[in-house]
Amino acid sequence: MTVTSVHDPSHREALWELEDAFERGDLISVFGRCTVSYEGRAASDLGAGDRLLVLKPDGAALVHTDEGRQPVNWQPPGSEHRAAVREGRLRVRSTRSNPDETLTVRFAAVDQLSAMAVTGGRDLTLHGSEEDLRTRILERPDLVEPGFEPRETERPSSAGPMDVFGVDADGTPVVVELKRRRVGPDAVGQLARYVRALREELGIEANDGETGDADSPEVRGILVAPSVTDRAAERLAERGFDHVALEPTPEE
Amino acid sequence: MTVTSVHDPSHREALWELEDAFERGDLISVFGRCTVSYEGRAASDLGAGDRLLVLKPDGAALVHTDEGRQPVNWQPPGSEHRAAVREGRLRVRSTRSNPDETLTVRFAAVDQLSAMAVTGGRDLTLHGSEEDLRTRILERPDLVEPGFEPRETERPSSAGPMDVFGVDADGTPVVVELKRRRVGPDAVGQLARYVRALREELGIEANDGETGDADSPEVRGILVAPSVTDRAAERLAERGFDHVALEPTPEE
DNA sequence: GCCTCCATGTCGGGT
DNA sequence: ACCCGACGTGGAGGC
Repeated sequence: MTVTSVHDPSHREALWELEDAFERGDLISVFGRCTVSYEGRAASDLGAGDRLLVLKPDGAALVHTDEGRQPVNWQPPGSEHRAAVREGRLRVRSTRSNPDETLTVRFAAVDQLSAMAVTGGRDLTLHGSEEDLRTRILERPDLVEPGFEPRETERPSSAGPMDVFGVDADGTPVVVELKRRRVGPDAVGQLARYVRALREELGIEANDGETGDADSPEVRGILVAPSVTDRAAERLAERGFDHVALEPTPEE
Repeated sequence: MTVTSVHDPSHREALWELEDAFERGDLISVFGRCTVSYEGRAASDLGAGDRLLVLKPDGAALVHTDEGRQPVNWQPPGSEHRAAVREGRLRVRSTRSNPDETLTVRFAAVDQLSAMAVTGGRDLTLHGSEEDLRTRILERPDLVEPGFEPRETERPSSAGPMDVFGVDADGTPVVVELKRRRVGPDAVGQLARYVRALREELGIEANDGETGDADSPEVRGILVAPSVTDRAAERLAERGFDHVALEPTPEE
């Protein structure tokens, strides 16, 4: 692995290094005082300040300040980077189409430019996702409730694929919606759409707990999540749905 | 503005520079071959590879590969960075509590380390957000429909604050939901929650287009967005809601 | 601190 | 290409 690095380059030197780095497909880091403007899905302007510009060979561009996890400005992967010296300043511009978007960074001064060819190690293993939660439930259906029997995952419906479809101890159809973390009312709405779709499909009268009788729904809805907000709990109760408190991975 | 920069430092040199940079409150960029592990809300491991580590004085840590807008691993602002040499390798660890999370980056080799004190220019101006759309509608309510009269923004309800509340030409209450871009079914669900909440509040019979009569709802719902997906359009029709095609900023 | 919702969300998978 | 939903979503604002 080789790193190219220049300190306090002139704009023209910086331009050369950038163009070489683009050519090599390097991952690039630029420190300097700059202004940033963006035009595309929205539009923004950012006054002069010291920032870190990261340029990736896949077309991604990130402008970072000293604060925040998020870049203050950026361009998604698939964009094309170009550099030029305009009006005595280094201008880096990243553009893409569909949608048409342009990010322009104008440097008053470049303090440090580094570029590195990066290789290997894209194999991230992640544990604790919603898929882990699904796996956990399929292996131990009793964690949902005794007698629960999963029949299908990603079962299609007119409202989209439901996470887990199954039957309870009484043989009543059950739609299970999985969330890896504490959830709000939106998840209940999602579950409700699946239940409604399944009721329609099975020719069962709608029964949403408001106009009908919530005590004997012919299709049950269960929300599996570590916890739910108060408002979500209300909506679960309205609809006659159940909540099962479960983490994506067993507590250690 | 001063930049500190070292090329191919030993682990111990890198450690000194890092600790100085932490002390100064610098924005730091480190190129090198490393492994990354995370434990907290979830858990992940990433094998050896060349990456860019960004450390911010506010506690944010970002590990970037050559691809993607998102860091492959990260730590949110508010974390604490520490560095050490362990087993002959530079180890950078960023931790926070609530929730307890730890990000550990172990460098087999550091190729380039730069640090800069950054100042100024946090004044980002953004146009084209949902707020712009709201402003646009409040200034020209006829863009929603002739005779529409906004009464309140962020009007509270049991389902949360609705974007715009008003009345139409007939004096019928209207809930307006704003979206800055093309929307799917989730936005319709959100609108439906507000409309339902308002109907309950006003003591009007629920009328969701399935069990009742969608032709004369006593509370109307209007979704203002540039466009809607087919499924969203279906759900709008089911509920008896309207869609108004409008961009957050006027077409140029 | 919890809750709610916006975001230039990003990203991956399906059709 | 669009649609859809998950994400260690992040971030702001209210209570």
